[in-house]
Amino acid sequence: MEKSWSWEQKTLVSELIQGMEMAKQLRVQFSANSSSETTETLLHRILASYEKALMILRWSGSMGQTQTAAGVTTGVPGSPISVDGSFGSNEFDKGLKDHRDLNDVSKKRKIMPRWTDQVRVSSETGLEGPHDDGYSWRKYGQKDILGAKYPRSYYRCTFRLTQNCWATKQVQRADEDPNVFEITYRGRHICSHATNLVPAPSSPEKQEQKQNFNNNDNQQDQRPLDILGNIGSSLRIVTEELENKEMSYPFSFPSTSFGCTKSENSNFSLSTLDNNTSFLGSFSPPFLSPATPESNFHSVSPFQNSNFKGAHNGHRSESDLTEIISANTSATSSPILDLDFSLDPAEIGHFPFDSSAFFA
DNA sequence: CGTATTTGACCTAT
DNA sequence: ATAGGTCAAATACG
Repeated sequence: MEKSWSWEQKTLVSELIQGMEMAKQLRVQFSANSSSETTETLLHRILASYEKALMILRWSGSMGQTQTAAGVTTGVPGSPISVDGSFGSNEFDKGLKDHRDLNDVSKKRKIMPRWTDQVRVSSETGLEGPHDDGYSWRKYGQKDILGAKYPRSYYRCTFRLTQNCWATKQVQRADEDPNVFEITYRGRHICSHATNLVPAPSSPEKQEQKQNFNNNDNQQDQRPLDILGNIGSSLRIVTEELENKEMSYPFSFPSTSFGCTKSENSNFSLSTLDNNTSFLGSFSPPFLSPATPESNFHSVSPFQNSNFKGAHNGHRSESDLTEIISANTSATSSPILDLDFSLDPAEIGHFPFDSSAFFA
């Protein structure tokens, strides 16, 4: 894994992680007391900085080998990045071959970027915290997968219809380690959920409680920032869509308002890294903040789990964990990788980013 | 009553 | 033919 990591790098990473952990704890305390928002914002920034630092390290330090930063809690042992390259390129070749996609759906499907990340939840606490990607998902299916112990659930963006947002994700519980969930995202969000959801002005708690209560799916919550902060243990990301870029991207996107996507990145204003962030920008959480990026920062207060299965075993029992988790993760995992295709055709052509790093 | 989830049927790609 | 993915009617939820 981290074979190519130097001792210093490892140390650096663990230091960063330590710092991050502490900040997280701090944050938990603060959010509990719902003290000044500035504090919270600060904490957010701190965390974000750590996050970025780690990212940089990971990507620059170990270019070739994706993920698994020494410490971000080596959750998944040897599991070879699930998504098992089984699909990947094939999908494309195909896509290229046929033009017959006369219906948007399949068209989109083929083009949609896809990446996977694995999230581990602590077995003890039940759930380690609501990782949430800030989007609201709606479950539209579940399927038993051949050879897989647990079923896979399918989610799509709640605003698919209203905003033509075709992002979807599927949650699959790992066979070996039930605590690990593999979440595969597909497509980018083009929805500006920020507008649809209550901007979570002063008391985000409400929403959370609600969510807590029925531990069910996150109807509406948006806390794009939590990401690393809450991910209990491991989070690994695998991107596979890159090839797409090389392929025929330009005109693939559906008509609608794709242009707006760009704002996502431009809004990113966490730490002050700027120069080297050209590519980092693409890692920033999916900010869709319309005009007030700030407002997004406060919505914190993670750890809302508490009484998951404990007080809630009314009906549906065991398989719940999965549900709960998937549900939870549904609002949870974070597509930290936020590749932007929908920028300028020009950019796409040149590949300004270190996309090469991903391929390796 | 409106919205989200469940779940078997249906569709598509391999 | 089959596994994976999606639809949609029936339900559940709040």
